[in-house]
Amino acid sequence: MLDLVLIRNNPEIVAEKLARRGFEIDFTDFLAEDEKRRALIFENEQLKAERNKTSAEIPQLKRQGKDADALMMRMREVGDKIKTNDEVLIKMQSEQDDFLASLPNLPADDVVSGGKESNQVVSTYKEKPIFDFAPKHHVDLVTDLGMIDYPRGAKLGGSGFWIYRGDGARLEWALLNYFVAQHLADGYEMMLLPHILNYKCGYTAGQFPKFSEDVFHLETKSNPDNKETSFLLPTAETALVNLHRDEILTEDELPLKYFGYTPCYRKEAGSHGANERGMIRGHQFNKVEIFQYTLPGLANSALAELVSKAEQLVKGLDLHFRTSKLAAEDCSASMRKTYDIEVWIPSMDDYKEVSSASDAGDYQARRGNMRYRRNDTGKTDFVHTLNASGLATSRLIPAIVEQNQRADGSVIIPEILRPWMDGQELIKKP
RNA sequence: GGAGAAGUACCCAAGAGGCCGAAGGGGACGGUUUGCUAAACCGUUAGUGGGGGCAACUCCAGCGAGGGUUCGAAUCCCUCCUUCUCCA
Repeated sequence: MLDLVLIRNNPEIVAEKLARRGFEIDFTDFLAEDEKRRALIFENEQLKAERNKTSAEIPQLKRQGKDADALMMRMREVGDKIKTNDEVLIKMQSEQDDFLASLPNLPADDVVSGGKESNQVVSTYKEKPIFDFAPKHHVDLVTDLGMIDYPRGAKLGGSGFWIYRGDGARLEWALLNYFVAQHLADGYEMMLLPHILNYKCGYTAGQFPKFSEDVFHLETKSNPDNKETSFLLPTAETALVNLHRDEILTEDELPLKYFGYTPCYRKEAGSHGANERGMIRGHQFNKVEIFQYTLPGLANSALAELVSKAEQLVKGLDLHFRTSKLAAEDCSASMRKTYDIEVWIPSMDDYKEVSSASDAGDYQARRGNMRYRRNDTGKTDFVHTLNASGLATSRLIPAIVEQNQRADGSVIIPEILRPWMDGQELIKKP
């Protein structure tokens, strides 16, 4: 949610910034409507003031034995007028809210305009592995090694589901444990969250109303004919960003640093083609998400911290990856700045995102009304929210098995994960 | 899933149509006194959001949420949400 006052005072600047992310908008009509709305508020509040005043006079008149019928008759009319005005105002307000909610965040000043092609690689780690044999595709590796069962996953859940089994399940679990251990060591508080969230959560995150189709909605008895259904969370961010919704925090308790492990459920409607066969894109994948609530002035350093944490995790696995700073159009709607950490998948001859670290500024805080009380002024201000995957596993296993494969079809387990696999070093054919 | 009860400020809580933006207590903060790993007394502490005004200031909304009844609702009625207790 953008600041209404900012749009009111600087409509051209806001429009320019939105244009940088490919969002063309003209605020003229919106601001004219806003003007009308405020005029009506003023009129209606005057009526309410009159009603309050008169309503206080009526019992006094009655006590003096005087007749108040005429006043009461007039107040009935005033009351009716107020009611009609209120109805109009509610409609205007909700139209305004809908409009504001549909606007994406403003890109940060240091984010370049343009789409994907303008993303800038800011760092890389290690080199692409060179194989002296014909490297296999991860689907073949994990199938041959009995790590992942695709056919039975599809039998149980349909297309886009798979089953981690045996060493595959243990490797997956080891990854998650490794992440958890790192985040705990860095002083982040661990959260196990509800996987079913209410509509408001999706709204605050910036998921709804625009991207409502991307998630699995659930019918519950409280919302059978209501569009505001509960849904399966698409990322723990959606839950973590709502922890302090409608709260006023103290300045001293910031920054708040959390992480949560959840499966992520996504519709991923449409086909993705043969180049994404395997675990690159599924309806359910595991992810640990790290999250921070910070003071506005500390958001930049917080983002740097999150990026560095995510990078450390991939470095720990000894995988070749790169970090990119996304161009404005490639940042998701809620975010003002995003870094992607992409791991090398040899079979795809491409890098795939394992973490996306973003600064939402006060965009989500406004949507969810999350504030803190400033020590200096005693006034409230919006917190800034930041999130990063730390990490998503479904693309790490392909990277691990492909980058660490050996000529005989076995896979070397990253050293850092071995403590969670009873010291096992190698995954071999069962 | 069934039956009941409750939701008022940081916490507990009064309140049952106008005198309630809301008693009282605890806590917190400020002050005074006596003194000292404190106590007594006095005071402050309804947040917040939204209008109007250059401003001082002023008005409106707000007692879980949303509707309704009424000249007027924390108070009456309806729906929903949440919590608690008992039963399955």
